Amino acid sequence: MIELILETGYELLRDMPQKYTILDIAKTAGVSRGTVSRVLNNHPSVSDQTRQKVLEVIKRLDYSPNFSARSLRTAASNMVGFATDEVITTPFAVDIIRGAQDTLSQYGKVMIAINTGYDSQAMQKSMEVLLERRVEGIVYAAMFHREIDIPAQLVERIPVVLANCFSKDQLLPSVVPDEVSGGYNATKALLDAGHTRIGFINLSRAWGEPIAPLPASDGRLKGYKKALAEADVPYDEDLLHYTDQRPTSSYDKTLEIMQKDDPPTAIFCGNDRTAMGCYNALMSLSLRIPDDVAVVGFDNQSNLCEALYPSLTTVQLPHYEMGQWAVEYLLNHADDSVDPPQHKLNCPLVTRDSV
Amino acid sequence: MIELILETGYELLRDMPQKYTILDIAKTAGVSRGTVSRVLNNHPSVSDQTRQKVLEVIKRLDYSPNFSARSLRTAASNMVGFATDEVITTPFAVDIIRGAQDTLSQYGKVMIAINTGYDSQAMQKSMEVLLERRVEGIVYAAMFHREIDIPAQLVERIPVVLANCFSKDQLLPSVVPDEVSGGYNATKALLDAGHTRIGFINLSRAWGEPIAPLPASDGRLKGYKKALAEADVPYDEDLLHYTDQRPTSSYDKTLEIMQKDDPPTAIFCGNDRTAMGCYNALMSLSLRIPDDVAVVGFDNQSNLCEALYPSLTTVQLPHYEMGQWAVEYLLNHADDSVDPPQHKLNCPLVTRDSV
DNA sequence: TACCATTATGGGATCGATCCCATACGCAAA
DNA sequence: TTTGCGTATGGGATCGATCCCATAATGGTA
Repeated sequence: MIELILETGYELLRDMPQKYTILDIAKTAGVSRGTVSRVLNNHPSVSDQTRQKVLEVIKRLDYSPNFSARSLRTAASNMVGFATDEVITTPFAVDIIRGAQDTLSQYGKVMIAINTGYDSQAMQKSMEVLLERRVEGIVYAAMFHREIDIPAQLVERIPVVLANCFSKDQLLPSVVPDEVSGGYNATKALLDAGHTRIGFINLSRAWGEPIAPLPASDGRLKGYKKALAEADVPYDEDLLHYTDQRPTSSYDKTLEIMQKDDPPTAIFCGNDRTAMGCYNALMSLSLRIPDDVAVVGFDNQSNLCEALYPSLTTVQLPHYEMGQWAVEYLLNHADDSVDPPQHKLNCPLVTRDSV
Repeated sequence: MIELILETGYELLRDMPQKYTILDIAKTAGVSRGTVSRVLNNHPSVSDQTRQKVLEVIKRLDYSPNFSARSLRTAASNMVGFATDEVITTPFAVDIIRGAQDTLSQYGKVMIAINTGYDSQAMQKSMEVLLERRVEGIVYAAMFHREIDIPAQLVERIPVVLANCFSKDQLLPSVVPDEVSGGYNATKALLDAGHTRIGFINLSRAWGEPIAPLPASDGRLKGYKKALAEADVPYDEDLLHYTDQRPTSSYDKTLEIMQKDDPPTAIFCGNDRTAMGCYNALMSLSLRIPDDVAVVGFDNQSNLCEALYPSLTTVQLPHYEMGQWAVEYLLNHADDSVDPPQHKLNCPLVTRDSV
């Protein structure tokens, strides 16, 4: 049978879904199934001669073991589910996926990616798919930092780690950006550059539909205040504004903020898009960046920051690192019976030319 | 492959609490395994009474069938591999993933996502992982439109469809953006608005490392010329410029192009980033958009286009649709013994306020 | 009532690997 | 030579589902 297949070329081979089995290899090499299995799994008690013979046959026949058969017996799926909602506000949030994927492949495991969609029924269905496949756990990632609701039923059945989001009562391990550190780092960079009047155009709570607290907004403000306090610079409420996501909003706010008495010499923007509107407004006022007014953004959307002139100093969200952390925790500590950690990752400053 | 196998340790035993089996369900419901299997697979010849009884037990015990066991017998993995290189120039290219994923879930299948990395050895290894898992096929997606090289050895063993890229001799089915249509649509929009002097700041061939032909650049130029020809507007080589990806490059080129005799009244930019530099240059010349000079971009990077003022009219790359097409073709036509199609998808205009 | 077609159900064989017990072999010590 | 022990190998049992044949139950018709 083996000879037949070899002679007829790959056209036929491709039609045969299962190709060769361990038995084909065993027969061809003149050994038993058990021996081939031992070679495959690097078991010590196989003679070098036999091992070489088997490996040679494996290579020659392009044999690759059937994963389903193996995992049926060993109950090791070597798969992790990666679920996301579909809401993409920051396209760079996909770095979470990359971080998770790279870490998984270090462990020789793979990721099954699914979208949960919006309604919890579709989510339930997606999760069933993952359970059926006996994934070792699930990483649930949100596309922006927020609170989410995972069905309790699911959590009882399989380890779940949250990335860029957290659950209501902090019952699940989660990793999120340390927004406070981000706000602090941005503000401190401006303080260090000698600024003491620092405007802050923060993100609005009204981000599309109403979401209870917006951790990004609250955290960054906290960091802003903390940096000011440390530098003994008084907090001035007049310097704080909120924008919604309409394009002209931050433009208008910047004009407003600059036309007051004692205008700021620096502006910290809640995200890079906001900073872009800010740039336009400053330009229309014939103010130079950073000579007249320094600007710092948030998000580090590289397609935007680097395209601006001068390029935008901003704060980086640790998307890649969140993906890494979530997988590491899932694989190594999912069974720990401790309070689920709520891990926060620093948001470092990315220095460019706007400060 | 052999290296890969050797690396998998022997003691990969992980005790996963293997919930219930089909036999548990059968016993609890007082029926046989076969009957439970029939219920699970919606087989008609099961009495309503029995079916209800079994379903009730399944629900009560939170039973979910073991996928490995099923696919061992049926040889249907219901999985498709999705491989990408890591080079992300346009973050929105992830829409390819979404398109593929959504289509797969319509078929009740899932995606295994992997990064191939840069070197072909790492790629080979990734592919082995997919083969071992008996995926039905592989979608290989590039993050920008280009030619790629898939190992012949792989292609012989499993169906492969390319998205946003193509193979040297067009031996593999592929789906790519119709760059010509994009260039045409952009230029035509400007012609329709009454412009006859249309500058074109095209993408440079020198995109980081040297890549043979840059389909985006060549195609868009072709579309530009085609639209001009159709409108009987002579092609003027003075209006064509190339930028590299340095931030200030398109700024400088715009100044250069506008300071010539008989400057253009409209500029078509090779991508949205280029358009952004163009905006800045026009603003510094005190020219209003679109009143003095109209601008069209390319890519439709929404975080950028909508943040610009006025918002940028641009051309959309059909990322989502490429993902859809690739999966559809893979599932329905992979075995067709015809010349592998090289499918091109239209790049539609997205109208905003800059024309 | 006898007969046949259809529906409903049970259970053995099977998929391709691993696990593990039994056994053959080689070699050193008694 | 015999005994003993570790190494190398073979092959039956097993994982959890599906497939399929055999058989029981049901219902309609002659």
